[in-house]
Amino acid sequence: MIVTRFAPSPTGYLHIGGARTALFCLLMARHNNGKFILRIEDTDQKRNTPTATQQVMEDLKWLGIEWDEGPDCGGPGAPYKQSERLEIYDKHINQLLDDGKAYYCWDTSEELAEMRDKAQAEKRSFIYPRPEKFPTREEADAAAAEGKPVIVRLCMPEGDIVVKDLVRGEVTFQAGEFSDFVIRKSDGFPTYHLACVVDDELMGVTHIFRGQEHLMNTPGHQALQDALGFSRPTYAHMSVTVSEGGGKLSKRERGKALAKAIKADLEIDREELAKIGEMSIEDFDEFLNGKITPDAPLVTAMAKHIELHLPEINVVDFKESGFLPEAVTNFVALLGWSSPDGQEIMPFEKLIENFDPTRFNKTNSLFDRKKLQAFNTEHMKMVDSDKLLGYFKDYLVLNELEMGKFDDDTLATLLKLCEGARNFEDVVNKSNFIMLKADTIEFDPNAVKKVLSKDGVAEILTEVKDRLNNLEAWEAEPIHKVIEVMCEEKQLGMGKVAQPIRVAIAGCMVSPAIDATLVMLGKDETIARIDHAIEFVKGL
RNA sequence: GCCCCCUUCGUCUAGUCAGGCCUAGGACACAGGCUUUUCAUGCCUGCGACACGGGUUCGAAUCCCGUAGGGGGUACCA
Repeated sequence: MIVTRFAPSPTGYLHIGGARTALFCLLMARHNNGKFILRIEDTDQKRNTPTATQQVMEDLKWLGIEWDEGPDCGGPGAPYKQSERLEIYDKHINQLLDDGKAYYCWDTSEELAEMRDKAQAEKRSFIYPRPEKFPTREEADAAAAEGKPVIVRLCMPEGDIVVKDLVRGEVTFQAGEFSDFVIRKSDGFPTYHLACVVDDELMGVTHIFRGQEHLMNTPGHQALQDALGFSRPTYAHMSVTVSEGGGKLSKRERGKALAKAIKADLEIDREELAKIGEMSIEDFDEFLNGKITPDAPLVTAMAKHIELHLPEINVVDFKESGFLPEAVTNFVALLGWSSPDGQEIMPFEKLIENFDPTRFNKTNSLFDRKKLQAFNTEHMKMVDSDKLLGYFKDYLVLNELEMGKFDDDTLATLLKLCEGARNFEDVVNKSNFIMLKADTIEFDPNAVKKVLSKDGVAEILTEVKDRLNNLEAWEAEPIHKVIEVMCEEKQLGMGKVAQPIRVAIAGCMVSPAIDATLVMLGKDETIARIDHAIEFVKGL
């Protein structure tokens, strides 16, 4: 059976690159009726953040990426948090030690740095000088008692190492390039390398899909597998998604964009913004100079305050921007991978059906938000209306929008009226008319200039109001008929009548179709708004 | 510095492993047009690429070598 795994370290929100890796692992498992495992790699105590695991799981679920085994649901390979598996790792490390395949050492970081500098000065790779005779356990214990940083290193083998990779073919690493690397840190925790290799074996992982940044680790992992008598999984080192400035898509991207915008705008009240970012004014300056980065939600809050649109990096950012998970997964799947049939827009099931691990490409890709928008537009039309309503409500709640107070029927109608919208942000913008009050509508200056200030608008509005007032059945068709008839009689284009109505009831030039909008508003509200607009026009 | 990977329209890519079917196909973006009561949607047209230099071959986007550019790694991070 094919078993894949996604193994994030809980250092913050799940970012889009991680989501892509997770997606491919899931696709591989589902396409082959295999198993997909979620494992938390929390062996670095300094970097872990307490809520990250929960957040990552939530983000994966939102995307529709569900695991068969994991920290929340357990499974035959439990536990699925590496910090809870320390004894297992120790057992394997001790075995390597006993077999003479690993050894203790306790160089200080200064000593190590010196050796590295020397290697670089001599224009060669740094190779840790393996001692002729390995220290005994007693000697290591004694050193530790003296406060020395005692660690364990694995003996790397002699010859060339070939990594067979689904994406890159056979990659050969020359003998003599390998340094004995650390498998247990001085705090007693295993390194990522050891924990990862042991867990993949014990959990029966058959296929490892990961970013190309791990390619250089693989010879070491293979050496570990050989030393421990493990089987060799199939590797695929995928291309990565890079940011527009070049380089890996990083979590700091949003902070950087925000700092840049703040620095560019001298009008901004920095003190107030620092308060929103929960920082002292000194820290705020540090932040602007790129020295520190506040937590993601604070960055978002500050950006919102100055009405800045930040590039989406974390999965939650996309959720907050009003994208559909189906669109995000579909789009991200097409970064570095292509469907055998050439199809691009696909529902999740089709992604699974079409998945083929031989169709990864080798080149890094840039994230194109505009194309995501196009995908989102398609998926808005594809998902069924109940599901869409659910997503819409989540979006409204997440953004704390007042529109969320409306009942399901109203929201569903709004969604229907806004068919063709690119994302939920568009839906909200277009639906703004429903949030207004007849006597407090403020008219968009641009709309005033282009529509309300034109000659004869007051007369047109008065006329159409009277005609609407006389209408018995307040439904789309008769309303449409009223406007149509009036246009014919007055020899006017539809726009000449419909646009003033639109501005009158929405305050701006954007709204859904006029007849449907009026139906939603109801007769009284419509008349009241038109009256208000007539007063306004007369006052111009 | 050292090691590894990559290079097709502005962007994502097909085609490269098995050289001719490629005067290089699609998608997004962009420009123009049509539809439309607004914004969108929808439809049509256009623009637009094999990084460079050498080979191999009857024939190269495809194979080989070199150059340049980009990315990654070089931790007691993962």
